[in-house]
Amino acid sequence: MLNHLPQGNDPVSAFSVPCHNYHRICDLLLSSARSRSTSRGLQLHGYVVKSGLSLIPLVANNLINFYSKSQLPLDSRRAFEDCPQKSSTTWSSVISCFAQNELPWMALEFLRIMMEGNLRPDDHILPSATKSCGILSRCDIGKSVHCLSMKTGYDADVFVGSSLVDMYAKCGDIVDARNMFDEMPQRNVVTWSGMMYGYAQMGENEEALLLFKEALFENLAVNDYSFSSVISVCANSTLLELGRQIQGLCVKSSFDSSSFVGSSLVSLYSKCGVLEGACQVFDETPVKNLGIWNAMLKACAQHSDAKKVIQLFKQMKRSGMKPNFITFLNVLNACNHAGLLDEGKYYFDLMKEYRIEPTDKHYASLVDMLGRAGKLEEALKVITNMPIDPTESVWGALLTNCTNHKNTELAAFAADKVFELGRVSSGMHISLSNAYAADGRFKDSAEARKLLRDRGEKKETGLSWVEERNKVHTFAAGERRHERSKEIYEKLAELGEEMEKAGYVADTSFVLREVDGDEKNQTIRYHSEKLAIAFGLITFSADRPIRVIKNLRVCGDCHNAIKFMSVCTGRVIIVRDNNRFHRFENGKCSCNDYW
DNA sequence: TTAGGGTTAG
Repeated sequence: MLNHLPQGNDPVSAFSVPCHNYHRICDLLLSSARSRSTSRGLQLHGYVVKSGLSLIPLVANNLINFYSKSQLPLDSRRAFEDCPQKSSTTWSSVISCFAQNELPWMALEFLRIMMEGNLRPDDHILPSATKSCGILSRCDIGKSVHCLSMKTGYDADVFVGSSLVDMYAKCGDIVDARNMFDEMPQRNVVTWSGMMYGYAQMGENEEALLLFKEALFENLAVNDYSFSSVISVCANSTLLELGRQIQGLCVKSSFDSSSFVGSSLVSLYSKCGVLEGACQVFDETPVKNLGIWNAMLKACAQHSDAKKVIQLFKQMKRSGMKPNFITFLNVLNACNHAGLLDEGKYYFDLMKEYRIEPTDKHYASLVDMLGRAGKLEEALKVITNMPIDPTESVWGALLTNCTNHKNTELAAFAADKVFELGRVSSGMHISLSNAYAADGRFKDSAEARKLLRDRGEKKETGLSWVEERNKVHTFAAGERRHERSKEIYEKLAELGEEMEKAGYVADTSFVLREVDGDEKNQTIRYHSEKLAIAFGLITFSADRPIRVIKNLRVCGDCHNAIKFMSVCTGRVIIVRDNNRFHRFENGKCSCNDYW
C-alpha cells in the first residue's frame, strides 16, 4: 500500500522532501480518518516520522487531526507535543480534539497553557473551549470564555456565538442563552437549534415550539438536527398530531431517513401510545444507529412487550450493533414489568460480558424485580453487595415493594437509609407515609408527611390529560373547572353504578388521609384519570381508543376501576402514567397487573 | 485549508 508513497529513506530535514508529496500524505491521513482505517493511519504515521515529513507543520497538524477523528486523544496529544512549530491551527486542532473526545478539562487546560505563551485564542479555538464548559456544566468558566470572546472581538462570530448559546443552554441558564441569542448580529440554523434545545431542556416546550415556528417563518433552512429536536419536544408534551405534521415536513424535505429523526419519531409514537407507528418508523429507517435501537426497545418495554424486546435485542446483536447501558436498562425494565425474573438476572449478568458497569438505575431495576417477586431478602442482599453506593432509586425500589408486601419493618429500614442520603425527593416521603398507612399506622404516616411539609415541599399534583385534535384537556382530582364538568360527573356517576353491578368495589386503602369511609370513597371516585376517561367517553366516537396521559403512577384502585370501565363501555382505554402504558380492554390490562 | 458551534435513545 505504501509503494506509491514517496521513498524518503534518508531525510535529514524537512527541506529535503519534495513539496508535492506531503500534500499527498495529508490527503491520505484525512481519508484514513474519514474511512476509520486506523491501521492505515498508524502506518502513515510511522512513515512520516521515518522520512522526516512529520517536521512539516501541515503534516503534523494532520496527524493530530487524524488521531482526533480516530478517537485517540492521547495519541493526538503526543503528535501535538512532537510538533516543532505550533501555530494557532495546531493549538486549535488539539483543543478541539479534547473537546470532542471527552476530555473537556484537558481542552481548557491547554487553552490556559496556550495563553500563558502569549497566544490569543481565535475564532476556531473559542467554540471548542466553550463547548468544553458546556459538557462540564460549568457556567462560571463558560462566562470567562465569553469575556475572552468579547475582549478579542470574536463574540460577534456566528460559530462563537452559537457555541455560547448552547453552553448557556446546557448549563440550564436559559436567560443568558436567550440574551446571547438576541444579541447576535448573525444567526444560523445551529444558533436556533441551540436555543431550542435550551428551552426543551428546561421543560419550556411551548417556547421551544414557538421558536421552531419562528425559524420556519424566517425561511431558515431547518435540517435533521432541528427536526429531531422539535419532534422530541412533541414527544415530551405528547403532542401526537403536531408531531405527525412535523413528520410530514421531514418527509417533504427528505430528512425522514435520518436515524436521529427516526429515533425521535419512534419515541414520539411510543410516548403517545401508538406502538404500530413506532414500529413503522423503525422499519423504514434505512440506517439504524444505537439511538433508534434503544428508542425501539424502550417503546416495546413501555408497551409491555418483553418478548419483542428480547427478540429485538438478539436482532440488534446480529446486526453488529453494540449495546450500551441504556440498551440494558430498557431490557431489564422490560423483564421487570413482564415478571421475567430469570431473564432479568441473565441480562444483568450479561452486562459484564460487554464490560458495561451497571449504574444505580440498573440495580434499582434488579431490586424492583426481586421485590415484586416477593424476594425481599434477596433484594436487600443485592443492595448490600453492590459495588457502588445505593441511591434513592435503589432503596426506593425496595421500600415500595416492602410496602406492597406489607413488610413495614423492612420498609422503615429502607426509608431510614434513604434519609441517611440527605435530601430526599418528595415522592420518597410519600412512599414512607404509604408504608405506614398500608399497615394502619396513621400517626407515623402523618409524621412522614409533616417532615415533607417542614421541608417546604409538596406532593406533585396528580394530573391527567387528553389530547383532542390540537387541544389538550387537563384534569386534577375532584376539580370542576372543565367546561363539560357537569356531564363528566354525570357520566362517572352513571358508570359507577354499572361498575358496581359488575362487581367493582372501591379499594379505599389507597386513600392516605385518615378520614371516614364515605369521604374516602368520594375522593377516590374522582381521581384525575377517571375524570379524563369520562371526558373521553363523552367526546370521542366509540371506535376510537381513549388515550390518557398521567404525570404520576396510577393508583391501585383506579387501575382496577378502569378494567371495569373497559368492560362496561366496551372501549379500549390506554393510560400512560409517568412510567409506562396500560392498555385496558375487556377487563384486562396489558401490564398484567405488574406495574 | 488541516482546525470550530447544534440533534436522537435515558
